[in-house]
Amino acid sequence: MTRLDRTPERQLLVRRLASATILDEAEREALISLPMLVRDFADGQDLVRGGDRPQHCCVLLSGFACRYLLLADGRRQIAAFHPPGDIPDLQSLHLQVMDHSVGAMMPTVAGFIQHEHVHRITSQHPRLIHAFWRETLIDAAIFRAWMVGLGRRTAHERIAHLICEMLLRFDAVGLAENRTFRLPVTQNDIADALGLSNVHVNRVLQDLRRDELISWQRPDVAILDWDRLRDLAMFDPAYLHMRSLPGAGAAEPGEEH
Amino acid sequence: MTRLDRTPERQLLVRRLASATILDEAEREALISLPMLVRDFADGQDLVRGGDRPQHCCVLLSGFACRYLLLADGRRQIAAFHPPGDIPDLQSLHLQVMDHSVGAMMPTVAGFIQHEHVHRITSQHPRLIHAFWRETLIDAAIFRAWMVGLGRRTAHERIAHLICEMLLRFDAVGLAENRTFRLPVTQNDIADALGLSNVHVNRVLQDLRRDELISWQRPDVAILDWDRLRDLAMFDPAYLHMRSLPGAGAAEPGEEH
DNA sequence: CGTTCCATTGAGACCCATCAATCTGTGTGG
DNA sequence: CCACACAGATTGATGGGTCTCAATGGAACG
Repeated sequence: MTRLDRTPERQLLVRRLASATILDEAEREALISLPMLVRDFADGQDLVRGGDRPQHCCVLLSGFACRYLLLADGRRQIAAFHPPGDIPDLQSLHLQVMDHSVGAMMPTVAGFIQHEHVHRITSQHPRLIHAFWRETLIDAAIFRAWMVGLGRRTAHERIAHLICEMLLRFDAVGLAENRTFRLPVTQNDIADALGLSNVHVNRVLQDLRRDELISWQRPDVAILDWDRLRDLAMFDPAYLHMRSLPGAGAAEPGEEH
Repeated sequence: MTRLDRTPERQLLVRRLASATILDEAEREALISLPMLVRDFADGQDLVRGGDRPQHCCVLLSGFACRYLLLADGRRQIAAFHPPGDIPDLQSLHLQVMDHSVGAMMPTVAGFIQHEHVHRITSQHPRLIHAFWRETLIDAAIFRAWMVGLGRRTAHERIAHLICEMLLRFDAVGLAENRTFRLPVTQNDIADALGLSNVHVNRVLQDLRRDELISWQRPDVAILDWDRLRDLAMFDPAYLHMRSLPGAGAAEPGEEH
């Protein structure tokens, strides 16, 4: 648990923040050096629980996590998926009580950073406070985009849209290649994210595969026809507020959007 | 447009922020004195448009607004309702391009504050940056709560939940009394907020009235049986992250939650 | 090789959408 | 003060997208 171990994984955090905000060398260095306690989580284990009053934020170093809410009778809504590099509970900096849980969807490594260390780094590097704030705002923008899906898109459009979004987000941290990425979620998880039943997700996925829009051999998702998938989803990446549009892992450079 | 006009309306902003964050006298004074350009909007008019790159934030001084997203074919999703006192586009501080629009749902007065003035006040009163950040985080928490509704609640539960939430939010700025408040929205708007059709909203509202849970004579909503409505909605106000639980306008003091 | 998790398939039902009238209240102009 | 327009609420009929229940299949794992 020394401060500088896991440097490669820590770079994902920098890469992630830099995809949304310009960072100078001192800021990158400060981020890399953040003291963090590294912990492993098994598939299905919670990193943070609703009702908790965390004193730290967690950075995903590897693996995959989601944020979810439960109703009393067990109905579950997944509110967000988080590839490595994300800080799923950054909000706990200013909201004392967690109103949802963060769960690992595969074996996952997370770094826990005391809130006081975040406050220290933002007072030493004032622009970082805006970078972190901005992260939470992008978070909210993605919630809004998901709300449109939940409220107004058909099942086919929802699933297509989710796949488009995940490609860009994996690509932003260098975890997509050839429009292919590892999405370690079950059809049941997709259902809980998109407000559908697992049975219906299964049937829609079959449609998308039959139409050769995607292939999905767990956990590898490949987008076979980006243009048609994007059109079906009516996908407009503006809500992700990325500084630059996707590189080789997503769309070819120079492609129209 | 002098700086100190509309003081009563400006107090709503302070009241709103203070419902979530403790403010001292200097901070309140600084908020009240924020230079703002006051503008009137007609019912249906947009305060901010998706695609805009605003240089200011807007405070609702009176009226009612919503944030909405449109799909290419006209489908609309309302992502948030905003009673007076709210700053619906606070995110524009750090996200350059609006990914949605803000529209007035009745004749509305809004105060526009240049971003630079917000930055100035937060550097003079550093705790205010946390208050504003916190506002955007609560915003996101409400999005998550709506996502649960859109994805996993029945139509009856969604509508009941929305009414519970609006009562508490109106009450927080002193605009509810006797569990009654003015909600100037059409059934069509409710439908677009909750992912339903206007016809179905109409039928569900009839059920809720028949069961004497609420009365709704536009624009006045009265909650007739808080306990049953809360139970139907499975409403837990934790996600609103209010400092104190509702006063006389909402639940009686001392009532269990 | 039983267990377990997950994907798949079929049948039937239902919630809710869609379409299309009709009704009601409000405001407007003559 | 009436005729008219208009927005929004209401009602009925019909259909479809999606859910639920239930069973089967396949792959990984100890």
